[in-house]
Amino acid sequence: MSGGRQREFCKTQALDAAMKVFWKKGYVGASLSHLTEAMGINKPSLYAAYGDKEQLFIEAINYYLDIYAKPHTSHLLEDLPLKQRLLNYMLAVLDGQCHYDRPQGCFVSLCVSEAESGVFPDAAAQSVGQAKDYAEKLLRKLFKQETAKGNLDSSIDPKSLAQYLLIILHGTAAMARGGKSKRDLEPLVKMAVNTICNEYGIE
Amino acid sequence: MSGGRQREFCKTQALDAAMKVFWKKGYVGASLSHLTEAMGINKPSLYAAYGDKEQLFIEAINYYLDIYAKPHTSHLLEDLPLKQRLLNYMLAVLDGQCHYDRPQGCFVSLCVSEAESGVFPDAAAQSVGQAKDYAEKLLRKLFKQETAKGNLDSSIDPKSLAQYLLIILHGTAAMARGGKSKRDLEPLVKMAVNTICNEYGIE
DNA sequence: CTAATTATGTACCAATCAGTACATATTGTG
DNA sequence: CACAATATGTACTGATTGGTACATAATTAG
Repeated sequence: MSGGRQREFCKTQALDAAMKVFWKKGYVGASLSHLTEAMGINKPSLYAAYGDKEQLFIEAINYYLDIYAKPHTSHLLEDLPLKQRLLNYMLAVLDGQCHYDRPQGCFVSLCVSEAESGVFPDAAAQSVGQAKDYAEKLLRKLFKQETAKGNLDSSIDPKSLAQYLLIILHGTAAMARGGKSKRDLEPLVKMAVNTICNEYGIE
Repeated sequence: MSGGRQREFCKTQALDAAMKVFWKKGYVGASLSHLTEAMGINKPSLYAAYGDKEQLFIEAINYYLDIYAKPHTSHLLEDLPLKQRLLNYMLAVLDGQCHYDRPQGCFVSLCVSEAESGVFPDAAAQSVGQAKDYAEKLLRKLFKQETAKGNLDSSIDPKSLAQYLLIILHGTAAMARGGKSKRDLEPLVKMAVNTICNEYGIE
């Protein structure tokens, strides 16, 4: 392969900036002007590197999952009682929702809401759908395994428990987006995990 | 005052249609073409009757509060045990989030998220801010009164309890927006109310 | 060196956005 | 009836949208 002029920006760094614009402004609210300004490049460079706005968005949501969401799941697999692992996971997600130097709330939660508005092109909507399912599938799988290990009573429905935790996380995401601080929300998350674990006999 | 040609549409009915377009598509996603088509009028009629897009939005959010949100609060004042009143209120709100012939989720919750994106004009952002505070203030006031009546232990912080319930409601709103059914969510809301009431000794 | 290849920057495109001018139609008042 | 006042429909405005043509700059292969 022959050479050519070298790219003058870091593709990952620019993607991080683009993702934060989408996170802050949504898909329709993020204009190419906003994106290129935040990424520090101009439009032809963007189109050459990523394709178009939709493909950039898809890369952005995958990048968010890999860098900002999936790392939290490591808390679920540590060598600790299930209750403690759940609490650590929930608090880690909450911390990400309330981080001072990032848009507040959860990017996926916002995308799901916007996807329902019908403004997304097909491929983008499909990516959002996959991202939406990620956490629920992960938690359901975990709870099935914990049931097999005897850490969870077999009368407990993994699906219900997973959805219950997701209600809490989507709820804190919305509250954080609306301006509530981590200081406000943290004790409420602890309370939620405590009560549900007591109810279900999770130790 | 002298007469003039009569308006050929019902202002409230058109406002209801406009509000549902905003609810479905968001403020930026709702173009004047979408709005006028759903309202069954054309642009000059819209501008003559409501002012501009921003004022129409402000009327829409107030209309939503009056017609779709505030009626639920009557459940909080009935002659029933506090626990039962809270449950009835939460289930009524959930029902509104999952209604088949309306956009799913909570309009206010969506507006709060979009407001944080900075795309709202000033007056619209201010209206959203007021709508956001409505439920929390209402619940805090209720819990203070219930404490005075002896239905709530004085060690319980009204603010925390109100925010806890709001986390649940914003959470179910996001889940409903993402496609979860009332059948899925209802038992989880019941569980949430049950556990928090047990924890706080609310009967 | 030259040629091929890739990136950048300017300047543009058609489509859509929110909003409006103006002619026409309809009403109440005198 | 005539006149003032309000509503409607068409056709437009300037600005912004996502996207691109094209000239220029930088790099590697030969």
